This record gives sequence, structure tokens and C-alpha cells, in this order.
Amino acid sequence: MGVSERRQREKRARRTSIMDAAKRIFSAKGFNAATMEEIAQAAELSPATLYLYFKNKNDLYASLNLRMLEFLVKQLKELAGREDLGPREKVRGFSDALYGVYQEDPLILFNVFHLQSTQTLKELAARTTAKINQLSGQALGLIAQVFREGMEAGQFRQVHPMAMADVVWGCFSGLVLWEDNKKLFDPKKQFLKPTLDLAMETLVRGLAVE
Amino acid sequence: MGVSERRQREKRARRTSIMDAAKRIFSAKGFNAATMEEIAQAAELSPATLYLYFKNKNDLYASLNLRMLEFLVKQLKELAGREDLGPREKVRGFSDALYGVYQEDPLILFNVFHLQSTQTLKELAARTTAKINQLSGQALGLIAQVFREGMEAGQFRQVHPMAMADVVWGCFSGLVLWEDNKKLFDPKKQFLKPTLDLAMETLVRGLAVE
Amino acid sequence: MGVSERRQREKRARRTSIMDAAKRIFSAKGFNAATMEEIAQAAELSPATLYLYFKNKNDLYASLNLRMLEFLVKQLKELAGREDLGPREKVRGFSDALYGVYQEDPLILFNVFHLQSTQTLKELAARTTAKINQLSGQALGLIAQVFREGMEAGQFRQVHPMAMADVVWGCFSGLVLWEDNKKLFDPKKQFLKPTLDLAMETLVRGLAVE
Amino acid sequence: MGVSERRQREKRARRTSIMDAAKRIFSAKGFNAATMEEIAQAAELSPATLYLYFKNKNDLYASLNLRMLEFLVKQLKELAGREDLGPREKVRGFSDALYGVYQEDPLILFNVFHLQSTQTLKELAARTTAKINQLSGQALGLIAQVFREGMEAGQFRQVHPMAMADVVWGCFSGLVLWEDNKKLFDPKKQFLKPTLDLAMETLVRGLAVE
DNA sequence: GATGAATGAGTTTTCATTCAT
DNA sequence: TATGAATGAAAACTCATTCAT
Repeated sequence: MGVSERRQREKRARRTSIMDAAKRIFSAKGFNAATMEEIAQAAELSPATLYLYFKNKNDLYASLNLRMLEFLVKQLKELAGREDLGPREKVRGFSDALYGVYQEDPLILFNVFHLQSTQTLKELAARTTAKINQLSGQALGLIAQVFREGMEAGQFRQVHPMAMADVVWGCFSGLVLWEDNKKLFDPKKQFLKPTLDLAMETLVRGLAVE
Repeated sequence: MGVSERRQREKRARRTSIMDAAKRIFSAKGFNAATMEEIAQAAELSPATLYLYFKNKNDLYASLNLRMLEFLVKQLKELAGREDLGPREKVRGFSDALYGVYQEDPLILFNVFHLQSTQTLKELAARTTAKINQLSGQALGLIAQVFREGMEAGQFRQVHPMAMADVVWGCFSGLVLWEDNKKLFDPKKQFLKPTLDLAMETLVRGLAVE
Repeated sequence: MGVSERRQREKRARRTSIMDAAKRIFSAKGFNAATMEEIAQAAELSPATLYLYFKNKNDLYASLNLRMLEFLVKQLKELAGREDLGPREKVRGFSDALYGVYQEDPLILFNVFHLQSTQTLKELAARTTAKINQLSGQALGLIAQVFREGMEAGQFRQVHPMAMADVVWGCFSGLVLWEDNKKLFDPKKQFLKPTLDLAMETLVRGLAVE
Repeated sequence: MGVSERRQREKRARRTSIMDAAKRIFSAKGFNAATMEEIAQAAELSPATLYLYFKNKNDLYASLNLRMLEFLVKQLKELAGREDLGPREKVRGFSDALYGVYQEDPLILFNVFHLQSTQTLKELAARTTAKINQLSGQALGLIAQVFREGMEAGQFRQVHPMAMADVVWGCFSGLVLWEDNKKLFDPKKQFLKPTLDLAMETLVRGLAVE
């Protein structure tokens, strides 16, 4: 292994460790309240160093979201690709897959919305924006595909598969936010997983051909 | 009508006009980007005056959410109270009621999440926090009640009614955010209402007793 | 005198006092080394207050230059308008007029060059840039006019009057900078006025028709 | 040629290449806006390496000015030494000599003034400051000498030769700055050379003994 | 000798909020 | 009651410079 190779690896490791620190801070405080100073402290670096790895706060934040999207797509791909499951089981499986994403990065969804600001978007590298769009499109597409299969297999009613994907995704993200909200008042309560199960189960039944 | 009574009325009118201005600015820019200065300008007042009517920025913001919650509860009450509709129709009716809230204040939900910050909550008048909780609990309760009715009438499967309310609310708020997100890239696309319809319809079917 | 009138006057006075403080600091340290913090201290205000009166550091700086240009134009107008002086005396008079500008604001010329940065220019209000150009054009025009008069009166050789104005202005600004430079090593030395006198005298003679 | 000799040569070559890169960057952006990072990139080196050859940014900058002064002195020496030219022709010749300096390094004069800051001077090696003073004194002296010759030859009026040198130098540097300023608004306009010619011609005539 | 990586020390600017009038 | 004016407190970001390798 050459020197430059090791350098590369170290650099990536540092990048990752910054992202991990940022995840903690952003999750705990939200995008605006989190300061680069805090993130730097959490990463045991100086604030200036953060800027060696990320163009600015927005960029750091976007990278986090990218990572989450990549994980989401990976989970969905695995689920969609399983040959031992029928469409119904796969829809029920969304619950596990999505919940897995939530566990990996519990509060990041909560801040996704920061990215929606047009101003924020403009400050990101075009490549980053494009990648975010591509990945989220891919995730939605994978979900829709499961519904399409179910219809083709005659198990689901004919509905617009992409609309069902929207329902699933909307339901998930809404429940995550809702969970967070509830936690503020009762930190122990964990209703997300069972509620998600219920939602998916109801969707499966609701799509069933009589 | 006494002098003090008129004063009261004028005061409330001014309060309302500030809130209207604030709604416009917050909706357009989001909580953090909106400045008190801007809001004051929109209300044709000086920034200092705003503080005569609201404790601080958070309080002004919370008041807006309160107003939206009141509107939501009103809509749901009306729906729940209608005797010409059965549980199934009422669940389908959630779509209209919730969409009405969205139309009244399209972006306010988008910022609701700001309120979740513990720090923010601490800065609110305790009465405000309490009222927000009471109203959102009431709204959820009204939704749950419809499901309960349906079960009692033997039309719906036995599930936890409150969990179904969570599903409905999560689905709604998630789709609103999702809609906003999509609008950034294609401002004309409006998929919220039909998707909401589809979601409610699927829930109704999914709860049906075979 | 109404309240608003007094307010206006106070506001202008404060603006002026900030500019005076800024002049001191900029002159002593140059544009880049001078900090808004220092200027604020010199003006006995908080840095934030400066931004109530000037858009940003560049704007404050440009305002200073504007003021100097206005003074310069005033001096030149007075000189050019005197009917008791012939062209030769007026050219000699440039020395006094220009030296007066220097005394009014000894080091400001030194920093004029900061304004040349295209980036700086872009951050100024278009109106400011326009006014700067207008005034400096006017000053040059007034100088050129004196030479033109001399030629028309048959006292000066035929040369391009605007070019002579450039010579006068270039000579003045160059000598100011040169003076500052020398002062660094020998603060007492004051050669500007006599040198300027010599320069103007030589120009007058150099233009004389044999 | 020994090894150490070659080392010396290589070292000097690298120093020169850094200075060339620095000249490009400083000229394009001015002292403050230019970053060591940029200069290093232009020199295809790492920023750290720059510090092996120059004490700091100021020192690098001063070295550039030194180089320019050396060039200026060389030009003036050549001019002053020509036996085929009389004092009048030599004064006219200043125009070419000075313009040559300008062409060699069009914007360096523009930034010379940075060096005047006392703070900057303190950060320079004492040797550098001394050399700058020595060279600029020498340049002025060479100019003055030409005037002195003219007076001794009975061609020029009796004036203080050093003062005339100041006039020439002031006129030159002032016009260079003025040219740069004009270029901002009309990049094609080039008035420096003819104006310099006019200035020198007028000085020659102005000094003529009747 | 050369450098990749890291950082300390600033600086401008923004805004919610206050207070004398 | 209303407000013009003022400001304290931050926070993002920059860059010359250093140092272990």
C-alpha cells in the first residue's frame, strides 16, 4: 500500500468522523441551531479544519443527507430484490426497511426540510443537488416497483404505483416527525415501529383485490 | 360598548394583522430567514411594536400555529359531527378537511417542526405550550374517534384507533412536506389532493371487515 | 422646527460623526487594516450601529471618498470662477486648491485605490459609483477648462487640455503618495506644498508661447 | 561547477519562479485579495514551501518591489549614462524609461502603497527595508542628476534638482494609478504613454532658460 | 528540501431585543 | 400606545502560518 493510498484512506476516515459528529449535533439541535464550532468540538477538530473537508455548512449537511439516502436505497434494493417474498410481504417489509433508516439516523429526516430552501440549494454544488434528486427518485421508484409487481400479479387493485410510493414515503416521514414531536413530551414512548407496521398492513389490505 | 371594550377589539385586530403579516413572511422565507424587521414592515409597524403584542419571535410563531390548529380542530369537529355520514365517508372526508387546512396556510406545516426544539419550547409562554398540546391532542382525538365509531359499528377491523389517527396525521404532514419538496423542482405539479384521496381510500378499504 | 426635522438633523450629524471617525481610522491604517470595530470605537458607537448608517464597510469608505471629491470640486469651481485671475495664475492656483484638499483629508487619497477593485465596485450602490465618476469627471473638466482658456487667450501652446488635466491630477496624487511614503522615514519632512508649487510653475512656463 | 553551486542556482531559480507567480497573482488581485494558497498553486508548489524561500507574505511582496526597483534603477542608469544625449533629451527620455518599468510590471506600482504601512514595514527583514530605501533613493538621485547637469550646462533654470525628481516620480506614479482607474471603465483606453510624453516635454520647456 | 494537514486569530455582518422619548 | 435608534451576542468563514513526516 503506497503512501498516497494511506493518505486517501485517512482522509476519508476523517471525513467520515466529521460527518458522524455533525450527525450527532444536527440531530440534537437542528440545522440552524447547530454551529460549526460545536460540530468541530464534537469531531475534536478546529472549525477551520471542517472547511477543508466541506465547502460550507450547507455542504456538510447535504453530505449527511446523501449518506442517508444511499443507505435507504440500499435497504430498498435488498428488499425489492428478494425472490422469496411476494408483493404483499414486500410492502409489509417497507416497515422494517424504513425503520432501519430511522434507526441508523434517527433525526436526520427531521432536518431534511432545511434543504428545501431555494437559497440553500443554490449554495450546494450542482453535483450534490443532482445526486440527491437521483437517489430520492430511485428510492421512490423502488417502492413504486413493488406495487406495480403486485398489480401485475393480480394481487393489488389497479392504482397509480407512483402515487402509492408517495403515500408510503409521506406516511413514513410524517410519522418520524410525529414521533419526534411526541418524544419531546414523553421521551420513552416509542410508537413509530408498530404504527408503521399498522400503516403498511392497512395499505396491503386496502389494495387487495376482493 | 365601553371604551375599554373598543380598546380590546382594536388590540385584537392589530394582533391579527400582525399575525397575518407574519404568516406571509414565515411562509415565504421559513422561520429562521424571516426577520422581525420584515414582519414589522409587512404589518406597517415598527419592530418594537411587535413586542407589545408578542413576547418574542418564537411566541409570535407559536401563535400562528395555534391559529392553524384551531382551524384544524374546527374542520375536524364539523366533519366528525355530521350525522349524514358514516365512518367510511368520514375517513374519506379527512382528505378534504386536511387539505383545507393546507390551503389555508400552505407552508405553515413546513415550519411547525421548528417548534419542536426544546429550546424554542422553553421560550414560549407555558400557556401557549399547553394550548398547543391540548389542541393537537384534540385533533388527534377527533380523528381517532371516527375510527372508533367505525369499529363499534362493525365496519372496521379492530385496531388501535389512536394509532390510526397517527397514521392519518403522519400521512398528511409527510405528504405536505413531500409536496413542497417536489414543488421546488416543478412548481406546477400538484399531487397532494389526489394522493391524499388515494391514501384515505386505501385506509378505508384496508380497515374493512371481510 | 418639527420633530421629524430635528430627527433628520440628528441623523445627519451622526452620519457625519461616523464618517469623521472612519476618516481617522482609514487614514491611519488603510482600508484593509482598519476594522469596523475600531471605527465604531472611535465613533463611540457599537459596530452594529455603523450598519444602520452604511450598508457595509465598502459603502462607508466610498462615502468618504465622495465627500472628498465634493470638496475638491468646490475648491476647483471657486478657483476657476475667479475673474481676477488669468489662466497662468489659475494654474499656479491649482497648487493651493489641491493642497487644501490634502489638508482636509491627508491620507484619504492614499486609499482611493482600494475602490479600484472591481469586486469592491460591485458591492457599492450603482448610484454611488455613478456619483464618484461624475464628480471626478467634473474635477478633471474644471482643470482642463483652465488650460483651454489659456490657449484661447493665446497664452498657452496648443496641447490637449484634458491631457494637461491628467498631468496635473496625476502629479498631485503621485506627490501625495510620495509624501506619505517619505513621512514614514522622516515624519517631519513636508515637501508637498513647495514641490507642488514648483510643478505648477514649471507647467505654466512649459506651456508658455515663446 | 560544484554541487553546492548547482544547489545555489536551483534555489535561486525556484525563488524566481515563485516571484513570477506572485507577480501574476498580486497584479491581478492586489495584495490583500491575493492568497498564499493561490500563489503557491500558480507556482505549482505547496504553500508551506513558499515559506522556505520567503519569511512571510510581506517579505515576498517586498521582494517583488525590490526587483522592480532594480529594474528601474538599471533603466535610469542607462539613460543617465548616454553620452549622445543632452539633459533635455534625457528628461524626455524619462518617459520611455518609466513607461518601460510600467510595461514590465503594470500593476505593481498600484500595490506599492501597501508597503507604506508601518506594520508591514516592521515585519520585513531590516535588510529588505534598507535595500528598498537605498534603491529608491538611488533612482531619485539619478533623475535629480539629469536636472543638475542641465542646470550646470546652463540649459535649465536653477531649481532644486531633487524637487524636480520628486515631480517626475510623482507624476509617473500618479499617472499609473490614474490609468488603472480609467481602465476599469474603459479597458481599451491607453493614455499613459502620450500623457507622460506631454508631461516631460512640458517640464523641459518649463525649465528652459529664456 | 517539500508538503499535506491543521489551526489560531480574526473580521464582517446579522438580528432579536430593549429603551428613552 | 408606538417607535427610532442602538446594541450585545453570535456565527460563518478566511487565511497566513506552522509542523510532523
